[in-house]
Amino acid sequence: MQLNIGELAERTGSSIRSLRYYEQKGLLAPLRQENGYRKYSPLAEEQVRTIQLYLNLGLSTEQIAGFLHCVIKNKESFCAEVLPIYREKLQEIDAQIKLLSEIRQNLIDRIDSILLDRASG
Amino acid sequence: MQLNIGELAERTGSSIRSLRYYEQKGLLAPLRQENGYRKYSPLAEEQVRTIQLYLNLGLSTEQIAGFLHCVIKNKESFCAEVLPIYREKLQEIDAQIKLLSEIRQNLIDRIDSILLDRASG
DNA sequence: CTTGACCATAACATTGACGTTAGGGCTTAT
DNA sequence: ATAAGCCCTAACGTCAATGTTATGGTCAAG
Repeated sequence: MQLNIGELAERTGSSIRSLRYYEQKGLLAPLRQENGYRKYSPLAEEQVRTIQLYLNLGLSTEQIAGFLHCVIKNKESFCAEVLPIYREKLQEIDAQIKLLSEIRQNLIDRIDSILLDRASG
Repeated sequence: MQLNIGELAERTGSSIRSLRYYEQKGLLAPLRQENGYRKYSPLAEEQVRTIQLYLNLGLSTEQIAGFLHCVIKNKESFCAEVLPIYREKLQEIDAQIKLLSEIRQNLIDRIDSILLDRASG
């Protein structure tokens, strides 16, 4: 019923290393057996999936740590910390997309220029 | 007429540290004075600007090193190594933009979901 | 009791273009 | 000769989420 770290890793697809890292960053807090082994409750599985979801949104473990305790017990909309972080991240993403788009256009222009130059020069 | 590293840094806007780094990566090859100081020809200024241009396109110093010797002596379109690198980079950029756009849409959806949930829940 | 599969902590390695000491020499003006 | 300002090399620090040893306990099965 309780899970060892290897079992949790297998079920979630996160590496053992990652699970230990999440713990170090305050995202997980497994109990310990007498022999020192980490012991995860069955709820930990969903919790790891939640962590993965936020990581995939580009949030840092530090940001996630800021509201994870809330969202695992409530609806996300209940947790006031989430929305500002989403909006902040959205702005970051927009800035990155803008920068990449400019570089992209520069690359396209230069590629075209090379091709034209070769065709006519 | 010849430039010390500090003067070149000033004229190009690159830091002294960067100029030494470019040299280490094979992008610059200044001569040395008797006292060991680097001595840059006036041409180095344009060369650094060229390096900056490629770095701003997102190319690595290693990629730049692969064709810089050619482009500083010829038209870019003459250098066969450039076009494939541009195309490779363009694909990378497109992939990044795609990924960021997906994350962006996820964020927007989640933000909307929170707002709706708060309004109606 | 030993092998093998599991667990633990600690700590270095990765990525890349730099920033930042640390320690020290050359030069020019005062 | 001393201060100020330039230069040098060497090498650690940055950012973040892991991967990868290294070293060593734990436990179940043969």
